[in-house]
Amino acid sequence: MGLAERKEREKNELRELILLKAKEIIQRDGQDKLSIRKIATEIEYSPATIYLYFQDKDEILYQMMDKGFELMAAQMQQVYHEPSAIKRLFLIGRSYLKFGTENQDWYDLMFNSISPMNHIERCKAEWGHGIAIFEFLVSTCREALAESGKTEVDERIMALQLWSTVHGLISLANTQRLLIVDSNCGQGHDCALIDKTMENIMYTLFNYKI
Amino acid sequence: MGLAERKEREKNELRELILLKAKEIIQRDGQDKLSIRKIATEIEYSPATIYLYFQDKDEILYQMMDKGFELMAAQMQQVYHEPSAIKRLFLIGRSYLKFGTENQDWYDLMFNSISPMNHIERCKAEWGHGIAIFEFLVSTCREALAESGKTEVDERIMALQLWSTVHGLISLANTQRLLIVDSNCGQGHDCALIDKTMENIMYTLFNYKI
DNA sequence: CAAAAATAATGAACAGTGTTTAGTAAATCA
DNA sequence: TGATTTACTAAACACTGTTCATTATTTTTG
Repeated sequence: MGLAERKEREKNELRELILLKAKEIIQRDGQDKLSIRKIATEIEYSPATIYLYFQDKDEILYQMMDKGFELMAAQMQQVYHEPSAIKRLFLIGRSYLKFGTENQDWYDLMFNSISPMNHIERCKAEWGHGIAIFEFLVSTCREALAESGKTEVDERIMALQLWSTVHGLISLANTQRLLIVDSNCGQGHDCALIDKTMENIMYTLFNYKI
Repeated sequence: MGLAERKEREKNELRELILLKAKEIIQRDGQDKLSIRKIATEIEYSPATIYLYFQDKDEILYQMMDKGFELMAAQMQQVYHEPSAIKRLFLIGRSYLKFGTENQDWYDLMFNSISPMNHIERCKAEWGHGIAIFEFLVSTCREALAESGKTEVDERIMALQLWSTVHGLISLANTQRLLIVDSNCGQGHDCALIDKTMENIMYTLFNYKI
């Protein structure tokens, strides 16, 4: 019978509608303005209804984190083709920085907030997309270290060092802390200081000049 | 007349009492549990009274940020004596990491939250302690670069790169993101992964082996 | 000393937040 | 049609930051 299926479909549709509206609110008003009640009002349901589709706000934030990874993946696909691993690392870094500073709300959800992580821990789920990206970074590092002849460095540690540096840069930039280094490094227009630092990373770690 | 002075002193005392209680709550319950109403209840005043001494919560958080810098300064003083600039950089980094992971609430206030920064912007004040620490890092970098013969690297960019890396490490560790690299890297007991990465930073940037 | 002015503190409200529960309306099943 | 399941919601709970009219206290002045 197709009835149960239709019911199932309708249930999924409302679930999707909630997530879609959540995404819209984040993009329009920012992550901190996202509230259960706001979603409810805008989709013209009561706040309590949302709790029939999600166990709490953390679960919605977790789903939003996933949407963020989708957005990032779409923006980063173009850099994977570069044949040189060192150049590829540079392009990945630059692309990551661009995404992180231009999509602060999504970046926060993906790499700073604890709320979505609460849901992961509660459901014994994994941080799937995050793990995949890191493992990709590790294998690119292995290649890049081979390219530059640095065989004594652990690629996992190297990958973490690189990740930390670009993540740290994004974090400091997004929280206005870079203003003390360079007062021109505000939001909006891209910051020369960040580009310079990215170049310096590649030079100090792989002797690679842009 | 000593009367106005006594009044002034009493006013400062209540102001200090509020800040002291705020500090106590952060240390006891964490930064996110700090609320105006909680402070008010615990010092046995009404919430409205607090607004006679601070314009809003952001100002209190700004003052708490300052307390955090005091705590950090006390913990870091011992490393300044090291004669070798490169070793000093290593000790600073390790000490910074230790403070950041062991005092997550204070670290968040100092280097992650935007709320205290709102107060700075509103009052056209400066992020005094932060600037001082960064400038100290810059001059130590200048020395360290001279020590290792790397004259072609800009010390300000180098300082920012170092800061970003350790800040990024702390940030990723404190938000559970390091668990994907090493599942043993939870809170509490210190994490070998972080130590290894700190060693790798010193090796890749200054050829310094611990 | 008593009245007036200044200071200090507050109760109550406003506008929000996440979340739970008891109860209602509608759709499906027997 | 009546019973049962499903879908939904109103209202409440316990919070949050913040404002403002009002009260109580203290100080100054006539």
